[in-house]
Parts: sequence; C-alpha cells; structure tokens
Amino acid sequence: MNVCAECSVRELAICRTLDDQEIDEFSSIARRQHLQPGQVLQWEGDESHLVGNVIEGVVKLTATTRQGKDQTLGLAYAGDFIGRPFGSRSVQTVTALSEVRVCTFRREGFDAFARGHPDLEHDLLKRTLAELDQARSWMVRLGQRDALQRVAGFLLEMAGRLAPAAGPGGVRFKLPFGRQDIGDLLGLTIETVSRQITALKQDGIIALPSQREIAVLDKEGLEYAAEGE
Amino acid sequence: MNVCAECSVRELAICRTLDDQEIDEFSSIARRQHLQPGQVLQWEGDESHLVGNVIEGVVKLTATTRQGKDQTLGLAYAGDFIGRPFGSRSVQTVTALSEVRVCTFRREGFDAFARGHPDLEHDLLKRTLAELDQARSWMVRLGQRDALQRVAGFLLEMAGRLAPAAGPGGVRFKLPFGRQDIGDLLGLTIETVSRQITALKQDGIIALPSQREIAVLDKEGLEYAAEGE
DNA sequence: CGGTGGATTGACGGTTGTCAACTTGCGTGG
DNA sequence: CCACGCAAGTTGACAACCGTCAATCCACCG
Repeated sequence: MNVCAECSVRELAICRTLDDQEIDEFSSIARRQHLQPGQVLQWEGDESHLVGNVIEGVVKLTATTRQGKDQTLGLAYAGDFIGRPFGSRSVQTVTALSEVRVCTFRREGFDAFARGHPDLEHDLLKRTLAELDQARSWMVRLGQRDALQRVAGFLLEMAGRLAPAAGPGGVRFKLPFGRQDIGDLLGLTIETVSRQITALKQDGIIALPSQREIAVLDKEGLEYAAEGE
Repeated sequence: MNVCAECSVRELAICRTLDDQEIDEFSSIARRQHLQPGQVLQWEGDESHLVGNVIEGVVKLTATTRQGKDQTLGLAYAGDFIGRPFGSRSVQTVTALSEVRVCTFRREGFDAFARGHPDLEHDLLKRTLAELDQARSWMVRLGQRDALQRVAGFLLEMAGRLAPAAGPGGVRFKLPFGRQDIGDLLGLTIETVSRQITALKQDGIIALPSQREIAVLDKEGLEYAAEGE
C-alpha cells in the first residue's frame, strides 16, 4: 500500500499519467505536508528546492521586491503542480491561504523520476503552457486595466472557480484571502481594493454577507464593470 | 541535404536535441518564412495554429483588449520557440519587429513529432518554465513599479541582450522598436515613455545618439533608477 | 522644399497611492 | 456576560503620478 493509491488528486494531478507500478515508485519519494493558513512552504531563493502537488486547499505564489512590496504571481488549487523542476531557480514564495495539504518532492529526486517518464513530462509541459497563458492574461490585466476592472474581473474569476452554490439572490462564495492578498494579486493597495468593492456594493452589483463572502447579485453588471465598455 | 543542416540556430533552438537522422524527418515538416518589420505571423485566435522557431531577428507577442489597447506579452529572439503546441489555444499575435526569419510547423505535425521525441519535449518544457519565470518577473514590473522604474529596467534588460559593443562613453545599442512598442511592453503610453527617457537623458544617465539608439553613460545610475531605492 | 509619421513637450484632469482616523468583527479575560 | 484589545477593513483628505489631448519638433523621403 502506498499513500498515493487513495489520494484525492490521483486522477487530477500529474500522477494521472502513471500506472499502479510507477506510482509505487513515485510514492516512495513523496512526502506529505500539512500547512495552516499563512504558513510558508518555501521561500524565494530557497535552496532546498521543493516541488510538488497541491492536494487540498489554495496556495499563493508571491515575489517580494526590494522595497518590501509583494506581487502575487499566481494561485494554485487542488491538483496543481507547484515549484520549479529542472534547474530553474525558485524565485517564489509559496504560502498557504487556506488549510492545505500538499505532497512534495526534493527536486533532484523528482527530476530524475520525471526524466524517465515522458508521459509525466508531457503532462507537466501542458500544465506549464497553460500556466504561461494564465500569467500572460494576468499581465494584460496589470498593464491595461484600471482598479475597478481588475477587482471586478478578479471577483468573476473567483466566482467561476469557488462558487459552490447559486443560492437565492445570485452566486455566493467565500474568499480564501483578505484584502491585502487581493491587493498583492491585482497590483493595488488595500485601500483601493476596498473602495472598488464598496463601489460595486453601492451599485447593487454585489453584496457582502460577511467580510470574506461575496454574493454576486448582477453578474452582467459585474462583467460590464470588468470589461470597461 | 535538408534545410536544417546549416541552420544558424541548429545548436540553439529545440532542434539541438535531435540527431542527424531525426532532424531529417523534422526538416521535412518545417517551412521557412521571411518577415519584414511590422509583418504579422499569426493573429490572436488564428485557427491555423503555427508553432516554430525564431532563426533571426526579434518578434513580439501581443494581446489586444476589447478596447483596442495592446499589451506585449513577451519578446522572442533567435533560437526561441514561439506558439502554443498541444491543444492550448493561441491567444497571441506574433509580429516581426526587425527583419525576421522563422521556421514554422503546422501544429498537428509538430505535436505528433514531439510526442515521439521525449528529449525535444524535455527541452521545450525547460524553455517554457523559463518563459513562465520571465512572464512572472514582468508581472512584478507591471504591478509594483512606477514608470521610471519600468523604463530604466527595460533599458537595462535591452542593454544586456542587445549591446554589441561597450564603446567609449558606455554601452550602446539600437532598439528594434519604437516608443509605441515600448509602451505596449511596459503598460505605459508613448508620452510617458518619452518623458521618462527624457528624464534619464537630462540626468546624464543615458544619451540618445539617434531616436532608436541608446547609450548607457551611467550604468549604476540606471540600475538605481530601476530599483527605485 | 514640402509632406508625413514618429517623438517630444506642455497643460490639465482623473485615478490611485499615501497617510491618518475611524469602524467593525472577533476572541480573550475579567 | 460584558469590556477590552487587536487585527482587518473602511472612509476621507490630499498629493503625486500618469493618461489624455493638443501643439510642436524632428528625421526621413520624395
């Protein structure tokens, strides 16, 4: 028996390319970790060089400038691969936003295994290409959109990913991050984020059941705000 | 004889992973193209789905928002791979900035070939990871830096990549793009770009032998301006 | 010599960052 | 059970920065 056999992301993460025998070997170099919200998995420039999969929860990848400002580079959810294999240096900090379970590998071990399993590398390549596309669409958001468009677009994206129920009065979901995280993600300050959220609330487009919950009352209005047309 | 045997990027592009026999096969699905400055290789959402290598020159990858604003997503130089293999949709426009030679493949053909050559896929994976890191450092620039820092950082990067000679009075190079391109790259307007360049010139940090040439007189000063310390 | 397109410069207004005060939510301890 | 304290979020005032619009300059080319 190995820990992967019953893993909840067995068919979602890169492991899906491996058969039962291969996964035994893979499992032997894996290590599970639990993280509490706010806990850091690896630091920028960390030489320990971990890679791995998110099994449950949400993590953020951030970079910090010399001036102490943070920019979130991306988010990773269940099944997503995190870290930099094959020699590229890790320049990102991985921080848990919710309670998180991950399965990690020391990079050298992972690299060696991956090189022997082309299907796994192919899967990883497709994931990396998708991540690249996502990073680039984020570049468009940071370079071309104003604060309201960024916040509205962000809420739409979160609604699409997190909304568990479309209750009465529209889609409703709970954000796994605070205003500071949203600011880091969108390249805005917490004050500006707060102002845009307030503006959307006052226009009747969203409601705030609690500080971390969002109810989308007018999806079209939100899309309109995100596009800036 | 095939066209690849004497190719100037034979040892630079993904082709370096292929032996002489493999490159024959690869060569048979390749097609060379010449582009003049400003000419477009493929459009956003283009269904023809080309992929390929830059042999010579510089191309830019751009996305256009519904409002008609352009954001440059990246640049590609000799040896760089361009396009999206394996099903991910092309969402970028590829435009030549200088005179450009590329070797292109129809995507299906490339995909099939790559799947049979794990070393090539591995090389492509490493390139994609590096591109992802670059896209993310660009995100930091767009999200966290003001206009002067962006322009100064951009000039430093160009100096590092393009500077052919460190003549008397500092490093000097010729930009392959106009102010509009720089603006699209940095998420700024041409006027703002122009003002920052003028500011750097008036501080004696750079000089402009011609409109498209930059001479870096004070590299430390430029680094200082880029960091914003 | 005039025309054209890119680059620069100037004036102005809007948006966003900064700084500061205030409010809210929530857990802890009296 | 209420009071307190702390952290997160909100709101306001103000200034700086950048985008917009417009005029001008300059290089290049006929």
